[in-house]
Amino acid sequence: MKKEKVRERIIRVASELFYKQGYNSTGINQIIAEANIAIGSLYNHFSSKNDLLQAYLIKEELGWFEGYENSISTISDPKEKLLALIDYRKKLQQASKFAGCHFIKIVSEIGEGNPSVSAFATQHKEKQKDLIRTLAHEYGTEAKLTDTDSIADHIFLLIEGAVVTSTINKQTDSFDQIKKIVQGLLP
Amino acid sequence: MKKEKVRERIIRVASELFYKQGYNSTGINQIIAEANIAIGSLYNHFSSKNDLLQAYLIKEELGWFEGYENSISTISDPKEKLLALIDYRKKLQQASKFAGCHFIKIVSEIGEGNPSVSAFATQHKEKQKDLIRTLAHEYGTEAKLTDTDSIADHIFLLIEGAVVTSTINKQTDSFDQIKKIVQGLLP
DNA sequence: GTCTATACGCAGATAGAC
DNA sequence: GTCTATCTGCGTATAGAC
Repeated sequence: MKKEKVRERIIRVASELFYKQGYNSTGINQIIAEANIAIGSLYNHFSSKNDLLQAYLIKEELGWFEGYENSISTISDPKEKLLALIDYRKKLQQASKFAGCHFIKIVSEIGEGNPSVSAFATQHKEKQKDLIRTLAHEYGTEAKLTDTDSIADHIFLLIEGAVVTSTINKQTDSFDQIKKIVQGLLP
Repeated sequence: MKKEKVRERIIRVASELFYKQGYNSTGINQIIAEANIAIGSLYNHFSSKNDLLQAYLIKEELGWFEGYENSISTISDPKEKLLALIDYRKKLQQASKFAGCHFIKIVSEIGEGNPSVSAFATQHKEKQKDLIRTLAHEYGTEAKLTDTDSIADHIFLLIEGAVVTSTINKQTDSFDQIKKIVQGLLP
Protein backbone atom coordinates (compact mmCIF):
# COMPACT_ATOMS: atom_id res chain seq x y z
CA MET A 1 0.00 0.00 0.00
CA LYS A 2 1.48 3.23 -1.19
CA LYS A 3 2.14 5.95 1.37
CA GLU A 4 -0.41 8.73 1.19
CA LYS A 5 1.21 11.87 -0.10
CA VAL A 6 0.80 15.20 1.62
CA ARG A 7 -1.27 16.69 -1.14
CA GLU A 8 -3.66 13.77 -1.12
CA ARG A 9 -3.97 13.92 2.62
CA ILE A 10 -4.83 17.60 2.51
CA ILE A 11 -7.55 17.00 -0.06
CA ARG A 12 -8.97 14.07 1.89
CA VAL A 13 -9.10 15.98 5.18
CA ALA A 14 -10.49 19.13 3.59
CA SER A 15 -13.13 17.14 1.70
CA GLU A 16 -14.41 15.51 4.84
CA LEU A 17 -14.63 18.82 6.64
CA PHE A 18 -16.20 20.72 3.75
CA TYR A 19 -18.81 18.01 3.44
CA LYS A 20 -19.61 17.57 7.10
CA GLN A 21 -19.31 21.12 8.42
CA GLY A 22 -19.74 23.19 5.30
CA TYR A 23 -17.20 25.16 3.34
CA ASN A 24 -17.52 28.47 5.15
CA SER A 25 -17.54 26.84 8.56
CA THR A 26 -14.27 25.07 7.86
CA GLY A 27 -11.18 27.18 8.49
CA ILE A 28 -7.70 26.76 7.10
CA ASN A 29 -6.43 26.32 10.63
CA GLN A 30 -8.66 23.32 11.23
CA ILE A 31 -7.58 21.72 7.97
CA ILE A 32 -3.88 21.99 8.72
CA ALA A 33 -4.38 20.79 12.29
CA GLU A 34 -6.22 17.64 11.24
CA ALA A 35 -3.86 16.99 8.36
CA ASN A 36 -0.86 17.48 10.65
CA ILE A 37 0.92 19.96 8.46
CA ALA A 38 1.96 23.58 8.77
CA ILE A 39 0.14 26.38 7.04
CA GLY A 40 3.13 27.07 4.82
CA SER A 41 2.86 23.56 3.42
CA LEU A 42 -0.77 23.99 2.56
CA TYR A 43 -0.12 27.16 0.59
CA ASN A 44 2.76 25.42 -1.09
CA HIS A 45 0.34 22.88 -2.56
CA PHE A 46 -2.72 25.09 -3.06
CA SER A 47 -2.81 28.75 -3.99
CA SER A 48 -5.94 29.51 -1.98
CA LYS A 49 -8.86 27.98 -0.15
CA ASN A 50 -10.84 28.26 -3.35
CA ASP A 51 -8.19 26.22 -5.13
CA LEU A 52 -8.68 23.52 -2.53
CA LEU A 53 -12.40 23.70 -3.15
CA GLN A 54 -11.91 22.91 -6.83
CA ALA A 55 -9.83 19.86 -5.94
CA TYR A 56 -12.62 18.77 -3.60
CA LEU A 57 -15.28 18.98 -6.29
CA ILE A 58 -13.19 17.03 -8.81
CA LYS A 59 -12.41 14.34 -6.27
CA GLU A 60 -16.06 13.92 -5.30
CA GLU A 61 -17.21 13.74 -8.89
CA LEU A 62 -14.66 11.05 -9.77
CA GLY A 63 -15.46 9.16 -6.60
CA TRP A 64 -19.18 9.27 -7.30
CA PHE A 65 -18.93 7.62 -10.72
CA GLU A 66 -16.27 5.17 -9.57
CA GLY A 67 -18.46 4.08 -6.69
CA TYR A 68 -21.43 3.57 -8.96
CA GLU A 69 -19.41 1.61 -11.52
CA ASN A 70 -18.18 -0.67 -8.77
CA SER A 71 -21.67 -1.26 -7.48
CA ILE A 72 -22.96 -2.42 -10.89
CA SER A 73 -19.88 -4.37 -11.97
CA THR A 74 -21.76 -7.68 -11.80
CA ILE A 75 -25.03 -6.42 -13.29
CA SER A 76 -25.85 -6.43 -17.00
CA ASP A 77 -29.58 -5.79 -17.12
CA PRO A 78 -30.29 -2.05 -17.60
CA LYS A 79 -33.37 -2.12 -15.39
CA GLU A 80 -31.31 -3.64 -12.60
CA LYS A 81 -28.65 -1.02 -13.15
CA LEU A 82 -31.25 1.71 -12.67
CA LEU A 83 -32.52 0.12 -9.49
CA ALA A 84 -28.92 -0.26 -8.33
CA LEU A 85 -28.49 3.47 -8.77
CA ILE A 86 -31.22 4.02 -6.19
CA ASP A 87 -29.54 1.57 -3.85
CA TYR A 88 -26.25 3.35 -4.39
CA ARG A 89 -27.64 6.75 -3.43
CA LYS A 90 -29.30 5.19 -0.42
CA LYS A 91 -26.02 3.59 0.63
CA LEU A 92 -24.18 6.91 0.25
CA GLN A 93 -26.73 8.60 2.47
CA GLN A 94 -26.44 5.97 5.16
CA ALA A 95 -22.65 5.98 5.05
CA SER A 96 -22.54 9.77 5.45
CA LYS A 97 -25.23 9.81 8.13
CA PHE A 98 -27.52 11.71 5.78
CA ALA A 99 -25.15 14.53 4.97
CA GLY A 100 -26.76 14.89 1.55
CA CYS A 101 -25.53 15.36 -1.99
CA HIS A 102 -22.14 17.11 -2.12
CA PHE A 103 -23.16 19.24 -5.07
CA ILE A 104 -26.57 20.35 -3.88
CA LYS A 105 -24.93 21.21 -0.58
CA ILE A 106 -22.13 23.33 -1.95
CA VAL A 107 -24.44 25.17 -4.35
CA SER A 108 -26.81 25.90 -1.48
CA GLU A 109 -23.97 27.34 0.52
CA ILE A 110 -21.89 29.34 -1.95
CA GLY A 111 -23.40 28.80 -5.39
CA GLU A 112 -24.77 32.32 -5.59
CA GLY A 113 -21.42 34.08 -5.36
CA ASN A 114 -19.34 31.42 -7.07
CA PRO A 115 -20.24 30.76 -10.71
CA SER A 116 -17.56 28.13 -11.22
CA VAL A 117 -18.96 26.02 -8.40
CA SER A 118 -22.45 26.45 -9.75
CA ALA A 119 -21.35 25.45 -13.25
CA PHE A 120 -19.54 22.40 -11.95
CA ALA A 121 -22.65 21.21 -10.13
CA THR A 122 -24.81 21.76 -13.20
CA GLN A 123 -22.48 19.66 -15.29
CA HIS A 124 -22.31 16.94 -12.69
CA LYS A 125 -26.09 16.63 -12.53
CA GLU A 126 -26.24 16.64 -16.31
CA LYS A 127 -23.89 13.65 -16.35
CA GLN A 128 -26.09 11.82 -13.89
CA LYS A 129 -29.11 12.49 -16.05
CA ASP A 130 -27.23 11.28 -19.14
CA LEU A 131 -26.40 8.08 -17.32
CA ILE A 132 -30.07 7.50 -16.54
CA ARG A 133 -31.10 8.42 -20.09
CA THR A 134 -28.67 5.89 -21.52
CA LEU A 135 -29.86 3.10 -19.24
CA ALA A 136 -33.51 3.93 -19.88
CA HIS A 137 -32.88 3.90 -23.60
CA GLU A 138 -31.17 0.50 -23.37
CA TYR A 139 -34.10 -0.82 -21.43
CA GLY A 140 -36.58 0.72 -23.82
CA THR A 141 -35.00 -0.95 -26.82
CA GLU A 142 -35.44 -4.38 -25.26
CA ALA A 143 -38.90 -3.70 -23.91
CA LYS A 144 -40.12 -1.87 -27.02
CA LEU A 145 -40.83 1.31 -25.13
CA THR A 146 -41.04 4.74 -26.68
CA ASP A 147 -40.32 8.07 -25.03
CA THR A 148 -37.66 6.69 -22.72
CA ASP A 149 -36.34 10.23 -22.21
CA SER A 150 -39.50 11.16 -20.34
CA ILE A 151 -39.13 8.10 -18.15
CA ALA A 152 -35.50 9.01 -17.52
CA ASP A 153 -36.46 12.55 -16.49
CA HIS A 154 -39.08 11.14 -14.17
CA ILE A 155 -36.56 8.77 -12.54
CA PHE A 156 -33.96 11.50 -12.22
CA LEU A 157 -36.36 13.86 -10.46
CA LEU A 158 -37.56 11.12 -8.12
CA ILE A 159 -34.00 10.31 -7.10
CA GLU A 160 -33.15 13.94 -6.47
CA GLY A 161 -36.31 14.32 -4.43
CA ALA A 162 -35.53 11.20 -2.43
CA VAL A 163 -31.99 12.38 -1.68
CA VAL A 164 -33.00 15.79 -0.36
CA THR A 165 -35.91 14.34 1.55
CA SER A 166 -33.73 11.71 3.19
CA THR A 167 -31.24 14.44 4.08
CA ILE A 168 -33.91 16.46 5.83
CA ASN A 169 -35.60 13.47 7.49
CA LYS A 170 -32.51 11.43 8.21
CA GLN A 171 -34.45 8.41 7.02
CA THR A 172 -34.21 6.06 4.08
CA ASP A 173 -37.91 5.48 3.43
CA SER A 174 -37.97 7.84 0.48
CA PHE A 175 -35.60 5.50 -1.37
CA ASP A 176 -37.87 2.54 -0.73
CA GLN A 177 -40.80 4.57 -2.02
CA ILE A 178 -39.14 5.57 -5.28
CA LYS A 179 -37.80 2.09 -5.88
CA LYS A 180 -41.36 0.82 -6.03
CA ILE A 181 -42.40 3.65 -8.29
CA VAL A 182 -39.49 3.10 -10.66
CA GLN A 183 -40.22 -0.61 -10.84
CA GLY A 184 -43.70 0.37 -11.94
CA LEU A 185 -42.31 2.68 -14.62
CA LEU A 186 -40.22 -0.14 -16.09
CA PRO A 187 -42.62 -3.01 -16.66
CA MET B 1 -50.22 51.81 5.21
CA LYS B 2 -48.61 51.27 8.58
CA LYS B 3 -45.01 52.30 9.09
CA GLU B 4 -42.60 49.39 9.14
CA LYS B 5 -41.19 48.98 12.60
CA VAL B 6 -37.48 48.60 13.24
CA ARG B 7 -37.74 44.98 14.31
CA GLU B 8 -39.66 44.06 11.18
CA ARG B 9 -37.18 45.87 9.01
CA ILE B 10 -34.28 44.02 10.58
CA ILE B 11 -35.95 40.67 9.95
CA ARG B 12 -36.81 41.59 6.39
CA VAL B 13 -33.29 42.73 5.54
CA ALA B 14 -31.65 39.79 7.29
CA SER B 15 -33.99 37.33 5.60
CA GLU B 16 -33.13 38.61 2.15
CA LEU B 17 -29.41 38.41 2.86
CA PHE B 18 -29.53 35.00 4.53
CA TYR B 19 -31.45 33.67 1.57
CA LYS B 20 -29.41 35.21 -1.19
CA GLN B 21 -25.89 35.09 0.24
CA GLY B 22 -26.17 32.36 2.83
CA TYR B 23 -26.21 32.63 6.60
CA ASN B 24 -22.48 32.36 7.23
CA SER B 25 -21.65 34.74 4.43
CA THR B 26 -23.90 37.43 5.88
CA GLY B 27 -22.31 39.51 8.61
CA ILE B 28 -23.98 41.52 11.33
CA ASN B 29 -22.33 44.64 9.95
CA GLN B 30 -23.93 44.16 6.57
CA ILE B 31 -27.34 43.67 8.13
CA ILE B 32 -27.19 46.85 10.18
CA ALA B 33 -25.83 48.83 7.25
CA GLU B 34 -28.65 47.80 4.92
CA ALA B 35 -31.27 48.21 7.62
CA ASN B 36 -29.91 51.66 8.48
CA ILE B 37 -29.59 51.03 12.18
CA ALA B 38 -26.73 50.90 14.67
CA ILE B 39 -25.40 47.67 16.03
CA GLY B 40 -26.67 48.51 19.50
CA SER B 41 -30.21 48.60 18.17
CA LEU B 42 -29.91 45.18 16.62
CA TYR B 43 -28.78 43.62 19.88
CA ASN B 44 -31.55 45.44 21.64
CA HIS B 45 -34.07 43.54 19.52
CA PHE B 46 -32.26 40.22 19.12
CA SER B 47 -30.00 38.50 21.60
CA SER B 48 -27.73 36.96 18.97
CA LYS B 49 -27.35 36.21 15.29
CA ASN B 50 -28.85 32.81 15.95
CA ASP B 51 -31.90 34.49 17.46
CA LEU B 52 -32.31 36.41 14.22
CA LEU B 53 -32.03 33.14 12.34
CA GLN B 54 -35.01 31.70 14.24
CA ALA B 55 -37.08 34.76 13.35
CA TYR B 56 -36.09 34.27 9.72
CA LEU B 57 -37.23 30.65 9.67
CA ILE B 58 -40.58 31.46 11.27
CA LYS B 59 -41.19 34.31 8.86
CA GLU B 60 -40.41 32.17 5.83
CA GLU B 61 -42.63 29.35 6.98
CA LEU B 62 -45.58 31.65 7.57
CA GLY B 63 -44.96 33.40 4.27
CA TRP B 64 -44.80 30.10 2.40
CA PHE B 65 -48.23 28.91 3.52
CA GLU B 66 -49.78 32.36 3.20
CA GLY B 67 -48.53 32.61 -0.36
CA TYR B 68 -49.92 29.22 -1.24
CA GLU B 69 -53.30 29.97 0.33
CA ASN B 70 -53.50 33.15 -1.68
CA SER B 71 -52.68 31.36 -4.90
CA ILE B 72 -55.53 28.85 -4.46
CA SER B 73 -58.13 31.22 -3.04
CA THR B 74 -60.31 30.89 -6.13
CA ILE B 75 -59.83 27.14 -6.64
CA SER B 76 -62.05 24.48 -5.11
CA ASP B 77 -61.10 21.31 -7.01
CA PRO B 78 -58.42 19.33 -5.10
CA LYS B 79 -56.67 18.21 -8.27
CA GLU B 80 -56.38 21.82 -9.39
CA LYS B 81 -55.06 22.76 -5.97
CA LEU B 82 -52.30 20.17 -6.33
CA LEU B 83 -51.37 21.46 -9.76
CA ALA B 84 -51.47 24.99 -8.38
CA LEU B 85 -48.89 23.90 -5.79
CA ILE B 86 -46.49 23.07 -8.60
CA ASP B 87 -47.18 26.43 -10.22
CA TYR B 88 -46.59 28.11 -6.87
CA ARG B 89 -43.17 26.51 -6.38
CA LYS B 90 -42.28 27.40 -9.95
CA LYS B 91 -43.32 30.99 -9.38
CA LEU B 92 -41.24 31.19 -6.18
CA GLN B 93 -38.20 29.92 -8.04
CA GLN B 94 -38.61 32.45 -10.80
CA ALA B 95 -39.20 35.31 -8.39
CA SER B 96 -36.04 34.44 -6.44
CA LYS B 97 -33.96 33.85 -9.56
CA PHE B 98 -33.65 30.17 -8.64
CA ALA B 99 -32.30 30.70 -5.15
CA GLY B 100 -33.92 27.43 -4.07
CA CYS B 101 -35.93 26.27 -1.09
CA HIS B 102 -35.14 28.26 2.06
CA PHE B 103 -35.19 25.18 4.24
CA ILE B 104 -33.12 22.86 2.07
CA LYS B 105 -30.64 25.69 1.75
CA ILE B 106 -30.22 26.43 5.43
CA VAL B 107 -29.99 22.74 6.34
CA SER B 108 -27.31 22.29 3.69
CA GLU B 109 -25.37 25.15 5.15
CA ILE B 110 -25.64 24.75 8.90
CA GLY B 111 -27.98 21.84 9.58
CA GLU B 112 -25.21 19.57 10.81
CA GLY B 113 -24.17 21.74 13.72
CA ASN B 114 -27.56 23.21 14.49
CA PRO B 115 -30.21 20.71 15.56
CA SER B 116 -32.93 23.31 16.06
CA VAL B 117 -32.59 24.46 12.45
CA SER B 118 -32.64 20.89 11.26
CA ALA B 119 -35.72 20.08 13.33
CA PHE B 120 -37.52 23.15 12.05
CA ALA B 121 -36.88 22.16 8.45
CA THR B 122 -38.07 18.60 9.09
CA GLN B 123 -41.32 19.89 10.53
CA HIS B 124 -41.81 22.31 7.69
CA LYS B 125 -41.43 19.58 5.08
CA GLU B 126 -43.77 17.37 7.08
CA LYS B 127 -46.40 20.10 6.90
CA GLN B 128 -45.98 20.32 3.15
CA LYS B 129 -46.40 16.58 2.85
CA ASP B 130 -49.51 16.71 5.04
CA LEU B 131 -50.95 19.36 2.77
CA ILE B 132 -50.40 17.13 -0.25
CA ARG B 133 -51.78 14.09 1.57
CA THR B 134 -54.95 15.95 2.47
CA LEU B 135 -55.51 17.15 -1.06
CA ALA B 136 -54.77 13.73 -2.52
CA HIS B 137 -57.21 12.15 -0.10
CA GLU B 138 -59.91 14.68 -1.04
CA TYR B 139 -59.32 13.91 -4.68
CA GLY B 140 -59.28 10.17 -4.06
CA THR B 141 -62.64 10.27 -2.34
CA GLU B 142 -64.27 11.86 -5.39
CA ALA B 143 -62.41 9.72 -7.91
CA LYS B 144 -62.79 6.46 -5.97
CA LEU B 145 -59.05 5.99 -5.66
CA THR B 146 -57.33 3.92 -3.03
CA ASP B 147 -53.85 4.32 -1.63
CA THR B 148 -53.85 8.08 -2.01
CA ASP B 149 -50.97 8.28 0.50
CA SER B 150 -48.65 6.61 -1.97
CA ILE B 151 -49.71 9.05 -4.66
CA ALA B 152 -49.11 11.91 -2.23
CA ASP B 153 -45.60 10.67 -1.44
CA HIS B 154 -44.90 10.38 -5.13
CA ILE B 155 -46.06 13.93 -5.78
CA PHE B 156 -44.11 15.28 -2.83
CA LEU B 157 -40.86 13.68 -3.98
CA LEU B 158 -41.36 14.90 -7.54
CA ILE B 159 -41.84 18.45 -6.35
CA GLU B 160 -38.75 18.35 -4.14
CA GLY B 161 -36.76 16.93 -7.04
CA ALA B 162 -38.04 19.60 -9.38
CA VAL B 163 -37.15 22.39 -6.94
CA VAL B 164 -33.56 21.28 -6.40
CA THR B 165 -33.09 20.55 -10.08
CA SER B 166 -34.39 23.96 -11.09
CA THR B 167 -32.09 25.53 -8.50
CA ILE B 168 -29.06 23.82 -10.01
CA ASN B 169 -30.12 24.36 -13.63
CA LYS B 170 -31.66 27.78 -13.23
CA GLN B 171 -34.45 26.55 -15.47
CA THR B 172 -38.14 25.85 -15.00
CA ASP B 173 -38.48 22.82 -17.28
CA SER B 174 -38.48 20.38 -14.36
CA PHE B 175 -41.76 21.92 -13.17
CA ASP B 176 -43.33 21.45 -16.58
CA GLN B 177 -42.18 17.83 -16.56
CA ILE B 178 -43.65 16.98 -13.18
CA LYS B 179 -46.89 18.77 -13.95
CA LYS B 180 -47.49 16.35 -16.79
CA ILE B 181 -46.55 13.41 -14.59
CA VAL B 182 -48.86 14.51 -11.80
CA GLN B 183 -51.72 15.00 -14.22
CA GLY B 184 -51.17 11.38 -15.22
CA LEU B 185 -51.25 10.28 -11.60
CA LEU B 186 -54.62 11.93 -11.04
CA PRO B 187 -56.87 10.64 -13.82
C1' DG C 1 9.32 21.76 0.84
C1' DT C 2 8.20 22.39 5.45
C1' DC C 3 8.40 25.16 9.30
C1' DT C 4 7.21 29.54 12.71
C1' DA C 5 5.77 34.03 13.17
C1' DT C 6 2.90 37.42 11.89
C1' DA C 7 0.09 40.79 9.07
C1' DC C 8 -4.44 42.45 8.41
C1' DG C 9 -9.29 42.41 8.27
C1' DC C 10 -13.74 41.19 9.72
C1' DA C 11 -16.54 38.24 12.65
C1' DG C 12 -19.90 38.46 16.70
C1' DA C 13 -20.72 40.72 20.80
C1' DT C 14 -20.54 44.32 24.78
C1' DA C 15 -20.14 48.98 27.42
C1' DG C 16 -21.62 53.06 28.36
C1' DA C 17 -22.87 57.99 26.64
C1' DC C 18 -27.00 60.38 25.37
C1' DG D 1 -33.98 52.74 22.56
C1' DT D 2 -30.47 54.26 19.63
C1' DC D 3 -25.99 55.69 19.23
C1' DT D 4 -20.35 55.33 19.00
C1' DA D 5 -16.40 53.09 20.49
C1' DT D 6 -14.21 49.07 21.48
C1' DC D 7 -13.03 44.10 22.92
C1' DT D 8 -11.58 39.58 21.65
C1' DG D 9 -11.02 35.95 18.59
C1' DC D 10 -10.66 33.77 14.26
C1' DG D 11 -10.53 34.20 9.26
C1' DT D 12 -7.19 33.94 5.01
C1' DA D 13 -2.89 34.73 3.47
C1' DT D 14 2.26 36.05 3.35
C1' DA D 15 7.38 36.43 4.78
C1' DG D 16 11.31 34.50 5.67
C1' DA D 17 14.24 31.02 8.52
C1' DC D 18 15.84 26.34 8.03
